[in-house]
Amino acid sequence: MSLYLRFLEEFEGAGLTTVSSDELAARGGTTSAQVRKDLSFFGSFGKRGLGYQVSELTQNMRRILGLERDWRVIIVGVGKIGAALAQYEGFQQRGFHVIGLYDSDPAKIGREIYHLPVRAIESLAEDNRARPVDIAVIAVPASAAQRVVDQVVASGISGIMSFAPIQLHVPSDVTLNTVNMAMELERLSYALSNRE
Amino acid sequence: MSLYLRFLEEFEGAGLTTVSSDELAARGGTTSAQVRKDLSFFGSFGKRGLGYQVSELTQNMRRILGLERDWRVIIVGVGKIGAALAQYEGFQQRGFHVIGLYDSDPAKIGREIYHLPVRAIESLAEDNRARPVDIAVIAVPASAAQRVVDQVVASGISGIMSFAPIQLHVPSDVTLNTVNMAMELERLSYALSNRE
DNA sequence: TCTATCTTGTGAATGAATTCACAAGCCGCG
DNA sequence: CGCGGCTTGTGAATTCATTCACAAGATAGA
Repeated sequence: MSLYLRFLEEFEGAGLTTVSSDELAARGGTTSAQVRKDLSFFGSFGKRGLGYQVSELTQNMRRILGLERDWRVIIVGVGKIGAALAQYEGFQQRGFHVIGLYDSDPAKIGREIYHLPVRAIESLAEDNRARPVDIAVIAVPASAAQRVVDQVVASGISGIMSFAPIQLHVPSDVTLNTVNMAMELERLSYALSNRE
Repeated sequence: MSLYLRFLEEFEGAGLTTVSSDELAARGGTTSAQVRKDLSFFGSFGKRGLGYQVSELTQNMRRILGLERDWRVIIVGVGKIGAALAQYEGFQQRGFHVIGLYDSDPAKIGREIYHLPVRAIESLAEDNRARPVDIAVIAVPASAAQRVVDQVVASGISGIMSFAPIQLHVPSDVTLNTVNMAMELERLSYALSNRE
């Protein structure tokens, strides 16, 4: 789904005004039937004989993906990865606004990183009441991750994006998405080892 | 597959010497039949009535995933993300050794980051002949990514791990794995928007 | 040795996802 | 207005993945 949006933006950038399922399929390395099935799950966006209006479909995809609104994001763990994420423009561009940084290291608390003060994780619950957070990005070491996630959940935040290389457990009303770089490397290792 | 290895290491750490497909399934939130099917694809590692020998299965998984050997890795693009990856211990721990850093910014070339000199991307082909590289990690802006990938491929490197938020194209004899954080955020956005 | 109890490995059955194939609709042109 | 050329949307057919269910070992204890 995200992929289709990406392709649509490409096509839009190229000045195309309409696009067919065939073109989208070719771009994504799939079949036109697949594209139509995927899209039709959410509604009927195309015109027979013509294809899809790029601008209209783009807008619909944005709405479906929840990208029309802004999301308030905090980053927990201001190590190298957390700091890198804090200043990653890609976030802001798509409406993900970093409004807070948290850490447990007393040496870091109080310092400013990219115009945002680093706060103690203990103040998260209170901060969240004052200014609710939509998504917490977890960028702490594996050994601390589950504890931090528990604190985040206890603070009332219900969207979590984790970069910790372990499987985390959250209540069913909390949405968790994990990017596990260790596993991605292993996937590559497997692919490289097993090509004839 | 990677997941199983992770669980096995947990069980090993807990001192267990054998494990059943049921236990692995419980740990991973799947079914025992699924676990057995997955494993049996690669061979017959268990003993009926007993289960799997943890150490033996761990070793087999490592072999299957190609983790018994060391991998020589370079990082192309020493921005915030590239620098963060360069010093990420998780890489070294699993046998992924960062042996070189590359960038196109003259201000960065020649500087040392975590004991490794940053070199010009132009010297990559030559360096690779002197000391072959297994995997190139791409951590450059989206706008430069395809060009950099082409250079990497032209240098003779055939394993690529990309963090650029775009779809890259490589010849079929090159293995590419992409971690697209923009898409992961969108996935989370979608999940958050569409829960009742 | 024989029996009771486990747990694997794997065909068979079920369920899910993809692909096929085509009627229904839209546009442009004569 | 009617016809021909396109492309969507969607049931039907097919392929792929998961789950079921059980025979084939393996062990432990009597």
